[in-house]
Amino acid sequence: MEDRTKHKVEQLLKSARLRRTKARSDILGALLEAHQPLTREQISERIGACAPNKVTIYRAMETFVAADIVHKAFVQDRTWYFELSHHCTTDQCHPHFSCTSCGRTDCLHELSIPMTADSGGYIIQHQRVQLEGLCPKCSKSA
Amino acid sequence: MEDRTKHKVEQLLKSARLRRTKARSDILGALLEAHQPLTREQISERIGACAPNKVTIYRAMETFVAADIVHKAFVQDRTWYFELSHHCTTDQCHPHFSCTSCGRTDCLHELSIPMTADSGGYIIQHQRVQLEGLCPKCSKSA
DNA sequence: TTTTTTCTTGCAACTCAGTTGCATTTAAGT
DNA sequence: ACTTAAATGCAACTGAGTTGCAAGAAAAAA
Ligand SMILES: [Zn+2]
Ligand SMILES: [Zn+2]
Ligand SMILES: [Zn+2]
Ligand SMILES: [Zn+2]
Repeated sequence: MEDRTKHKVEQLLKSARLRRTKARSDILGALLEAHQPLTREQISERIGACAPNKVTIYRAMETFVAADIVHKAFVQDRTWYFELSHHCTTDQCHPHFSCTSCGRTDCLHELSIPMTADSGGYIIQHQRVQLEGLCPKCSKSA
Repeated sequence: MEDRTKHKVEQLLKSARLRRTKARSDILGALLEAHQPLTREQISERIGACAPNKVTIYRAMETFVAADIVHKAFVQDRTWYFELSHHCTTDQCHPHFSCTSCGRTDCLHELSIPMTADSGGYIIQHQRVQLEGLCPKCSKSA
């Protein structure tokens, strides 16, 4: 893990008032350096041989989500993808696009969806937008 | 199952060129009369004692989704909710709102989300919008 | 620093929605 | 009625995520 990453991780944990442990640092480090949403298993793989137990990772994610430093971004094949929430506000997250051809999923940070459903009395606290179709690469080669 | 429902079910299967079987009719009937997304288990409950095997229901849903007469609306607690797709076009579906207080999920048929992501070369074939927050009832009593 | 308290971790066993293989039944075309 | 391709039921399986509990590690107190 790079020094810059290490520093950011420390800051994240400190500002969230969470205990600094090796497991949590490694997990946040993996997410920081990935620059994309990861499954629990992908987190393990990125940390490598000394990765924490899967239960520990799931419980860490739960803690991080409660502290609002991690989002459950989307579900694919019954498994959750997690990502750092530093690119979203609490209620306004970015859409995720999954390519039906090559299978990869991109974060569309630049695309924002206007949310105005309070008309009917609904109070939106969080939005999750999942888009499916062809990514730029696959739509060109088609 | 009401006569009207029976008739609609027959039409749905015929227009999709699918074999008319008791299992499929019962499943579509349940979805038609529910007027809301249902899980596999809820479908079984609504059909009752003589409901088809759960495997049959899952396989029927797969067939219906391929034939585009049913949508996988959203996931909640790792289980899929299915609904008839007669209120959506293929690429433009309606958002679903889950109340974090009372737990119920509503279809927001009237709310449409403008989708203009093709800017970056993405071709959107389907959208799934999940909203979370307080429903009208819960936001009033809060 | 040492002690005490509180939170975190690992392990094993479990849960449960959804899937797979295969034998049997049923719808539809002849 | 006969044939064929598709649909169904059952049992066994899969795999992401959870739970209980004992052991270990941070932070707080002494
Ligand atoms: Zn692609
Ligand atoms: Zn993202
Ligand atoms: Zn509510
Ligand atoms: Zn709906």
